[in-house]
Amino acid sequence: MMTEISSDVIRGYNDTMILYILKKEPSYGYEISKQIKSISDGKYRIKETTLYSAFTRMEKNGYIESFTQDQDPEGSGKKRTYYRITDSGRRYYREKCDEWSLTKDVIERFIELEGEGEENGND
Amino acid sequence: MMTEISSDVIRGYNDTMILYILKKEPSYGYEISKQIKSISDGKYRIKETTLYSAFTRMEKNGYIESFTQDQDPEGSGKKRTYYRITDSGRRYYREKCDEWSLTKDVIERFIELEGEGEENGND
DNA sequence: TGACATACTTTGACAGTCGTAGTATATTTA
DNA sequence: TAAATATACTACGACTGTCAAAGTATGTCA
Repeated sequence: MMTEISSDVIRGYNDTMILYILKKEPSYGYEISKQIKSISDGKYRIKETTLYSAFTRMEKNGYIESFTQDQDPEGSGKKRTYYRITDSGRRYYREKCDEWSLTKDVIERFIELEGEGEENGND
Repeated sequence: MMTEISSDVIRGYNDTMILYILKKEPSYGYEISKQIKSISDGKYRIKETTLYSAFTRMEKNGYIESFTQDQDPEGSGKKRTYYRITDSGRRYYREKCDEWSLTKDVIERFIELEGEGEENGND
């Protein structure tokens, strides 16, 4: 049985991933989902519905702003809705990063990995 | 504004924390909640309802077993329901630890902390 | 007597994820 | 030319774990 990404942990951090990408430049749904896939080496693929509902939520919260733009001359696909990160979104991203450190730190006190300490044959 | 533990990340890992404690010896609700608090240096306090609903869920899933035991001669408090981890629970715990490594690894590709790499002024 | 710690249960709300399905255009393949 | 595939998104509804609020009950301590 393959170990898979925990959607319970990811929950709430999807926003962070999206903001991480938007920090560099404005982008749109399909492109972002491909970037998440490639950055994670295919280990995580955000679901479409999750992605678009994150957009709605984050726009409502003022972390991102949408705008439409004529697509590239190459004109691949339909019209797109682009999103750009706001100052508030950047702040939120930084907070989530801090929160991550803290949370990770706590969770790891309850995690034991093979070949970590515990040298004296337990069990 | 104090950064706090993300209950979105914790979500699902409450079970793992509980199992981590039960791996050592059987225990009961109140005691477990105090241990979680102390192991995390007070940084995380599991909510009562979260704790007891985790018991119900994990017992249903066969990760833990309950039993009642006469309390210590000191007899502090009411009757208690003790829980012990099962083999299946130990396996589940190990899987969650593996899952954690993987998930952490992926999330951290989207996290930037102050004073981490990024020496060549990007942006 | 009253506060506080211990020990747990019930109920119901909430938020983020996700399966399913549908719409629509453009490009590639048979 | 038809079908498959990639692009780009929306709508709906179910599910799950968390958690606030409130209640029950016992023991300890001032």
